[in-house]
Amino acid sequence: MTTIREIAQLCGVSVATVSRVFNQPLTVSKEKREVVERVARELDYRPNESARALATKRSGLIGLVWDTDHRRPGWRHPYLQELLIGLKSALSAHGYHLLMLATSGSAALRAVGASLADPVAYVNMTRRHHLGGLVLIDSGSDAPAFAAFAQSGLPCVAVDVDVDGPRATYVTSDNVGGAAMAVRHLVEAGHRRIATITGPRANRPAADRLDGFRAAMAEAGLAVPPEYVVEGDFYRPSGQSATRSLIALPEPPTAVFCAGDEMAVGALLAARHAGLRVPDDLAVVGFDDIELAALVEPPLTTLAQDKAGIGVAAARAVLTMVHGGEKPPPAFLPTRLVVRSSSR
Amino acid sequence: MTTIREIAQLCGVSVATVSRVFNQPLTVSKEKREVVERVARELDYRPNESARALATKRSGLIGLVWDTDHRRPGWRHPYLQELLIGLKSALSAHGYHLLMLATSGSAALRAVGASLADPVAYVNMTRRHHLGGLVLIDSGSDAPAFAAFAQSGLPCVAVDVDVDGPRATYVTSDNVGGAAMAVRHLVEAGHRRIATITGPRANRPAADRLDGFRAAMAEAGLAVPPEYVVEGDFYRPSGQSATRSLIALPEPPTAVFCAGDEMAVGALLAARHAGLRVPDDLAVVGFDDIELAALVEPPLTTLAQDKAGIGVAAARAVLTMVHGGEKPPPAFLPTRLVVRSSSR
DNA sequence: TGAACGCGTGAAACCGGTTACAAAGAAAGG
DNA sequence: CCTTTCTTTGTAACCGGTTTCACGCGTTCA
Repeated sequence: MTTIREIAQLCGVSVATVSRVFNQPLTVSKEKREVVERVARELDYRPNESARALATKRSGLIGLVWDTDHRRPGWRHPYLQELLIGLKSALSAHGYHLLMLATSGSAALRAVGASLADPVAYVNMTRRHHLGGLVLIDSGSDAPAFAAFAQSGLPCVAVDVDVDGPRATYVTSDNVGGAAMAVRHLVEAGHRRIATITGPRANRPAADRLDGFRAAMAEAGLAVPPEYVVEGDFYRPSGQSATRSLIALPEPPTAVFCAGDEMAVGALLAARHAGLRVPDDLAVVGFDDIELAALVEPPLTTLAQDKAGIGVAAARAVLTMVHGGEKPPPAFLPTRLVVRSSSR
Repeated sequence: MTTIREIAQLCGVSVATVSRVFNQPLTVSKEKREVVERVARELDYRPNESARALATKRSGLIGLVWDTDHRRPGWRHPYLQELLIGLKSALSAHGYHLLMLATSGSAALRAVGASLADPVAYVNMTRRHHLGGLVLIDSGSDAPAFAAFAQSGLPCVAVDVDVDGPRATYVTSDNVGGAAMAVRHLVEAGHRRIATITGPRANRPAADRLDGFRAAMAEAGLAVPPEYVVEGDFYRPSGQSATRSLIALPEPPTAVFCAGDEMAVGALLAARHAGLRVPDDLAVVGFDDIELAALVEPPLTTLAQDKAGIGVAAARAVLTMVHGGEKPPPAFLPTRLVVRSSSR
């Protein structure tokens, strides 16, 4: 490995000059700079990041916290891959790498007496590795842990979880606007009796989608009887049973907006079992645009999230703080209505 | 941040002793060891990983190479999430972290004149960050780049790509055995005219699945006319069009084994469009057991891969080499036949 | 009793960068 | 022409660990 000292010697300059060439090129005279650059290229010089991190206390690494929540074993992130793509490419563009932090079972963590899935353990890793900040990915339901991160004072950005702290913010879709779009779409199609199946109340996106639903209904001058709002849990069975109960109402809705595509698929199944035609007897709109949405019968009208965009926004937010900027306000990325055959 | 020197001073010992307490505890007398450990705990000491990496030239980080191949924009890894879970947890168990390396557009890479998606750039990052080794995830079709990694001499383990090199090996499913299982299942269900839709010939798992298919057909004494073997590309449309052409044959097959679930879903669509009932008119078996497989109509019979297990095996293999062990032979993890309604 | 050995320990060099500070030289101002 | 200021450069300390080497001491063996 070529070092800065070898280059210095070969060029007949000091190590400080060589270092400056790479960090503050303008403070070095043109001649010396060019010599150093040429020699560095010839020797295939690569700065040692460990040494650099040691000296500057900055590592160019952003931590990724993504624990699979043991309380919800079957949980899968609905768009992890796209999220990572966006996150990684935006970080790359600024020369940062993404470090997936070790968690449960880590010998290193055990050695320092850290308990599993412990925010403290992560914060430690952050210190140990000079991480600039953290990106937190929703792993089902560990909001309390996330709050602990947010309070830790180091830059962190959560995805789809509502956190706040001195240097903590979050990124999610414009759930309010998306839900409102769904309602307007249904209203334009002539529906008047529109119900909704929500996600868990404690979940921020779920709550926002309900707010958007209510707002758009009010705007359209439509009433929302309490029995038209049923709480689900984002999983399919809850959508199916909720729809069953909606259908059984004395005055059943003609359309249902589901806060998640999985639940919407459940709604389609319930409708089919009840002998209802979709969309003629019951229109269904979902949220997320998961892969399945286009494949079910009938294909599902839904709100597509800008999945990679959310990753990019998270990267931007964390980098802003890492670079000393103000904590950015929460970002709400626009959603897009994808009209398929389950509504009209 | 507490440092080793502060602890040394407080304990009245040298920094060397403190360092030894954490690295070779047995070489330090019991009394001093306990004092140091107690003080370290009280001061909440955390070793500085940058300093440690600088001194030892080892970082406790494993690089993850996962480029979205620009030549195949829509490409999605069929089981990235589970793979990462397995990978991460196995690495964590040994105190290692996973570093997702920056790629295209990286300012840091541009600064050293590296071209995008360049194996050389990754190898540089490996040197710069003192990475122990690399895990390569198939990103569609960049086998040539993977070969370059494999030749670089640093420990690397590829997932689902057939590489070889001084310290390079790979992990994949038992594709031969899985395909054979699929065939035997169809034969037992009474099928005699069985076709297959393969993946790209250059792809190792695709080739193995074809081999397994052929072997099991021969074993069952069944002929495989050339027109019963159609090459696809793992994407859904290719499965759809391949199935269309199979259906149009003078003597169409009664069952089709698809080398990937996405293509199998395409097969289902083609069958539906042709008015064929699945499985009565055409049985379909896929491979991968992606999430979608259980959700399509009819649910897909497929070969489930041990997705997390593949991640674990990859982690084990790379750690073996990192710790100076022999290059492990390629690992072929068993698959499991999941019988659903698309075959019988 | 003296040589050989092993153990525990500390001093100091080292890993490869960054940066505060001082100094030398060049340019600008009076 | 002398002083002041700016630019460029080098020296050396520093970041926080690890590790080599030598030394002192207590055992063991001949």
